[in-house]
Amino acid sequence: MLQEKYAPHEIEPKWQQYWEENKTFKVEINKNKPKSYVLEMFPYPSGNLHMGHVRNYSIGDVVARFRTMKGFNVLHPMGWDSFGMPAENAAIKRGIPPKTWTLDNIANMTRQQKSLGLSYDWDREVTTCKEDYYKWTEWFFELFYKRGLAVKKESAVNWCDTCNTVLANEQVIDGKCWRCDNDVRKKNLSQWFFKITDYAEELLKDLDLLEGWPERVKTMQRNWIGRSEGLELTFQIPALNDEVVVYTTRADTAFGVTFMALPPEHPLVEKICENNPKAEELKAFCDKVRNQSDIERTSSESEKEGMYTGVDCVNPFTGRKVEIWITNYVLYDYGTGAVMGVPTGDQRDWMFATKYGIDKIVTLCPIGKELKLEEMDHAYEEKSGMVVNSGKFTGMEMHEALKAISLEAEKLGFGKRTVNYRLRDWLISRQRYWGAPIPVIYCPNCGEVLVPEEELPVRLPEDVSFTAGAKSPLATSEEFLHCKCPKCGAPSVRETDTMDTFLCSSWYYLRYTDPKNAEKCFDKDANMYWGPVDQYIGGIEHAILHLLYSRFFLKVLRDAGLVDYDEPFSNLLTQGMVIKDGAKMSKSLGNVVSPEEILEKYGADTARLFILFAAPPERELDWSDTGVEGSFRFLNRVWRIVYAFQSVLEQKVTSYDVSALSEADKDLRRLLHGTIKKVTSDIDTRFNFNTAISAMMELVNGLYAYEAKKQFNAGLVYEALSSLVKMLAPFVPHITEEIWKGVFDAESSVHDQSWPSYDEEALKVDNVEIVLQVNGKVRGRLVVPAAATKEELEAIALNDEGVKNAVGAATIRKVICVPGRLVNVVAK
RNA sequence: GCCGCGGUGGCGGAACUGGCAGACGCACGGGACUUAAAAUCCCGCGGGUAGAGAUACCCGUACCGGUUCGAUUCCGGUCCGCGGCACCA
Repeated sequence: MLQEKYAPHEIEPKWQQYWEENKTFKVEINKNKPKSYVLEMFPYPSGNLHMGHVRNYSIGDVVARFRTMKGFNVLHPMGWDSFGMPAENAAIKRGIPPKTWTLDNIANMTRQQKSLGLSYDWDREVTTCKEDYYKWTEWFFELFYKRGLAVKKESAVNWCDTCNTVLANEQVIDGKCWRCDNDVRKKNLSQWFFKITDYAEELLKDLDLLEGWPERVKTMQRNWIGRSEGLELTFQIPALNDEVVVYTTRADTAFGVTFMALPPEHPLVEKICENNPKAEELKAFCDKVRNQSDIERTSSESEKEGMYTGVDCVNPFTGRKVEIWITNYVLYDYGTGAVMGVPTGDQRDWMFATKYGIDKIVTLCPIGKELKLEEMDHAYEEKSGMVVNSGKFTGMEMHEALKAISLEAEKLGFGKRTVNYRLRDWLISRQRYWGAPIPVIYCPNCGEVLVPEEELPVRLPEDVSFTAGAKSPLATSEEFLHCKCPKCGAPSVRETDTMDTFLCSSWYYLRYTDPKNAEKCFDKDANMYWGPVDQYIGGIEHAILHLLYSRFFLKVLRDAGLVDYDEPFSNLLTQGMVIKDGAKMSKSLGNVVSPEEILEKYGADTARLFILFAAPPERELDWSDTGVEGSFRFLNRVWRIVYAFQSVLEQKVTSYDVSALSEADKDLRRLLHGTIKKVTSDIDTRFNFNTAISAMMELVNGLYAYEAKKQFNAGLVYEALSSLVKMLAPFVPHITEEIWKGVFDAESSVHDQSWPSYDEEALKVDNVEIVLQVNGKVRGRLVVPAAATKEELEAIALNDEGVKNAVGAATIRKVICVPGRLVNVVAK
């Protein structure tokens, strides 16, 4: 029995408790069923869920529940990306230990998630800041180390003064820190890196395997990896009895080189300054450039500056003198860190050469046209052209010349074709406390030594100071810092940096497949059953960061024999942001709608329904308070139509004779089966939940119209309403459970039912309305038998008064008939 | 600058393979029920012209052009908005 009014606040907590007690969503390996792994990006426990989370989880929950009803064994887990700066900042600001702050937030957010009625298997929850998890994060560090993929090296790294730590390249956005938005500067430090560049080629190539990923994300990753093919070319420096190597993608312009551009950091600079009359001046210039910020140096708008060193090198092709300049615009960590200057072939070089009066030589012309230097006012940068002034290559088309010149350079021993990437190695050490410790010990005798596996995890100490400036907080714990060398026993010190949190999140999806394993990171068989993730859902902001790191991680684990597939996430859905009044929800704009206030007012089902109905998942979602009201109204309509039919449903008539249906019955049956077909494909193949919901709204409207006629077929009513409730179940799990148990079957759960199927026969109609067009314009409508042939349609159309009038005196040239749709009469 | 995505009523959006543009919902207007309100139900709702009227015709998916019997959909160009990368040699 259903009560008269829909009361979400009574039914929602009741069923949440019921599902939890009955472990309705617990899953185990079952090799008799096809598996599906549905995953939403796990959250950072900031304290409260926001609407973006609600959207993320609502999408994932529909997919997971739908697949379960379709007969899949669905893994749908949740966890916490719980290491990171905010916890530490809270500790500094308010004196709460990071652990306490984090665990309190997790408790609160778990409560909020549970109030949304999400179908997670909570027994698989993982929390990256807990020892049973970070033990394996440390273990993976050792795995990478043993495979030569974790190395400590000195280099100029990104440093954030506010966060007091280094950052990976991916975490510097427009020259600013991704967390605190403050300027990032370069600092020379010895840091730990993961050699992601070793996998650059495969990370690029395998993007082609990811057919289920949005093109946009793949493009971003391709750009980030930034592969280019080129030539390394060696120039002799006779005065120093040394040489300099450049990297170029434009070997076709090699005969036009007139200067060499070096950054102050280039190793040759020191040698050039030795015994150089201009040494003082040069050193001053180098210092000046070094003091420029990254943005000043790397922005394409900033002024290019340089200073001639007085030292020259020699163009290996021509023997021509090439001036060596120190400049502020060459990137010292790309290619070979030195660039050949071809003023006529590159606009930057043109401007530089013009400014400083350096020679220019024309070596490339448009096809069929000679370029004269005195008539040029900018470099020739077109994508086609003919090579001139280039010895035996003169007259060649530029692409042909590029190849020929490269081969010649290799043949003569001063060139080597190479591939370069923009991708840099992943800097993974952080001078912060709240992260997984790097399990390394420094011994005066043995150097770098890994902490033995059986001693893992290296635990985070609690007697630390968070305000030690540039020093890692871990270094302030004497007990943590000092230890004995595992190899020789000599007094040693521990590494005091912790690992980037993106490392923790690069493997969490693997741990869900075997979350409680104390012996191993995860069992290979369990992982082979569940992995890879079939559907991953999250924000676009991770397009490069998390999604690139995870792909890299998995490939290393595959090479180590821990997994047996190549890519972690087969399909990716990137959800759009939730906005309000045209802007991202933010405290400063005062347009934040908190999930809790919506749950309080309408309940979880309404919130979930609205968020899925308002826009397709990939697009931005404009929050509308009146729209939410509309979703609530719809659920009330669902409730009332079931209530109205309750006495019919109680008869438990579950079948009917198709041949005995009235016209109204047939219409309803056709609507029902059409709806099942549409909802199924909208969820399954398109993720268009908004149109799936609108189709169910139309079905409900149809049921109201049917009810108004007061002539019911009990079996059909039963089929229609039970199917409706089942189709709504993934979207609004509470109201449907209440209705299911109250009206259909008190003994089972709607979430254990199988997804309704449709009968193609039921979709067929006897008569269809077709459109009559004359010259493509609608001139009438007509109801005709669905089976009418083209010839019959043509005859009917030409006899139609409206068509006759529209044609008038014109001659009929052609008649186009599309059965079931339209007839178009072409007349002139 | 390069790459990617997008532009449809007052609003969110629909039209899936080229075939009735605006499904579904919101907002708004009118009506029914009610002593009244809420809730609910019914009708209307892109713009224009003509008509008292049901209705008829014209225009309309950012803009210009093309292909086609027929274009929101395909092709070429332009404009605008959003996102990513950006001195990568």
